[in-house]
Amino acid sequence: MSTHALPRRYHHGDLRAALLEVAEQSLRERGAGQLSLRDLAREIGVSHAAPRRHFTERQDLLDALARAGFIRLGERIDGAVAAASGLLTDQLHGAASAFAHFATENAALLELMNATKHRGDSPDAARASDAAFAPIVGLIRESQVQHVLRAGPPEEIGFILYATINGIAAMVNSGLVDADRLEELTDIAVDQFLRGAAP
Amino acid sequence: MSTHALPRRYHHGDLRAALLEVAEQSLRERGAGQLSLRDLAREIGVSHAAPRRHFTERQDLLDALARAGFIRLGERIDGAVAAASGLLTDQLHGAASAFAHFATENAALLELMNATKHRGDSPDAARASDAAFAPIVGLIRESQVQHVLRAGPPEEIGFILYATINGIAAMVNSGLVDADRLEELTDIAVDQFLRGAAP
DNA sequence: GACACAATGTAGTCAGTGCCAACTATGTAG
DNA sequence: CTACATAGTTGGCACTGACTACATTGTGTC
Repeated sequence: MSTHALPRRYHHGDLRAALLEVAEQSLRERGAGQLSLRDLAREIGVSHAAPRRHFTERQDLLDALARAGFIRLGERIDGAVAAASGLLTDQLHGAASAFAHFATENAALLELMNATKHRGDSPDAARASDAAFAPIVGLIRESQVQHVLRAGPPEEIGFILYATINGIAAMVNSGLVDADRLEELTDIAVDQFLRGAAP
Repeated sequence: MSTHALPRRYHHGDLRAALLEVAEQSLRERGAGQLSLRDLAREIGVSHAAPRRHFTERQDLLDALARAGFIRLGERIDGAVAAASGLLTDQLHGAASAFAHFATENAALLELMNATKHRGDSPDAARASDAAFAPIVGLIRESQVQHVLRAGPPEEIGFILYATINGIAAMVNSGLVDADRLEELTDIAVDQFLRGAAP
């Protein structure tokens, strides 16, 4: 019942979740390259081979982190949209800003999310990213209905907005742009997007 | 004189360049994560510690690769601009297309270029990326003179275009978008950019 | 309830890696 | 010619991911 009352039990209880949690912290602190399965195991207090039961390869853990990242990102965007005013332009600005901040606050995670060439053909894994795309595509669609944006495949238009914010965040993360210009650049990009994709 | 005539010399001649060359190939074939200094040394035929004379840490090699990547990218963009018609819009389309193709043909390299949080404070290293930015910013500036684009800091406007193409390429590389849609998306993005940043 | 069996964790091993230190061979400046 | 800087070599250490064989625990079935 209690998660860490007894100092040792043979079965951890939920090692998989514990691994993901500790891995996320390690990812944030030292990057994906420095993340070591043995290190995670030590930190949790299990043997060095225990993680293998849940993630056959190191990359499996990284993939799981990336998938979780997409889901968290989607929630964050949803939240920002919900918190914005009824104006679609406000909602788009809010969504973009939320994405940008998530991406810079979780730089190593974003790198992972961008790197994950979906290995394996599992259909869900390939489309974990949909969790993050969906709210944006939804906004685009709504904007088209209200004639704020031009007609056309909403996924396509959404890709471009997503790519733009993703790119700005990547440039901030790599140090090519000062971090304190993130908000400004994001806003300009969204404004330009709205003008460029206007009906 | 000849680069590999004699089977063995104590001094390789230009081990640094040889390392970069072989590393680039390894990067392309197996990604940065799988790149091993000892492996490169073996392939070249020197001892496992020889690379250390030229790259103190593994990351130094990766940084050098990224820097070289920015320079090659800049040349490629320059070439595309030169090959385009006199129309600025053609040149911008050409530059974007060249960037997009470079980025997808050199996926692992792009990842490196985006990841390189410029460690160290060497001023040149921080601005190797300028080699790639300069031609784009130049185009923006010229477009402003000819009233194809709105006034404003050209670097800022250039950032957004760069980020957009970078983002599209990243999404193609990660498999979120089909590779055969690269050209199409790039063109749409540039057209939207031109409309969005019009005077 | 007992008992098979799957799930989960442990211990030990192996090849491979990055980094380091001590030593050696080669180029070069005086 | 000789001192010294440069470039490469050998050996070693701590660490890692992956693998195998084994031990413990939970669970479903008769």
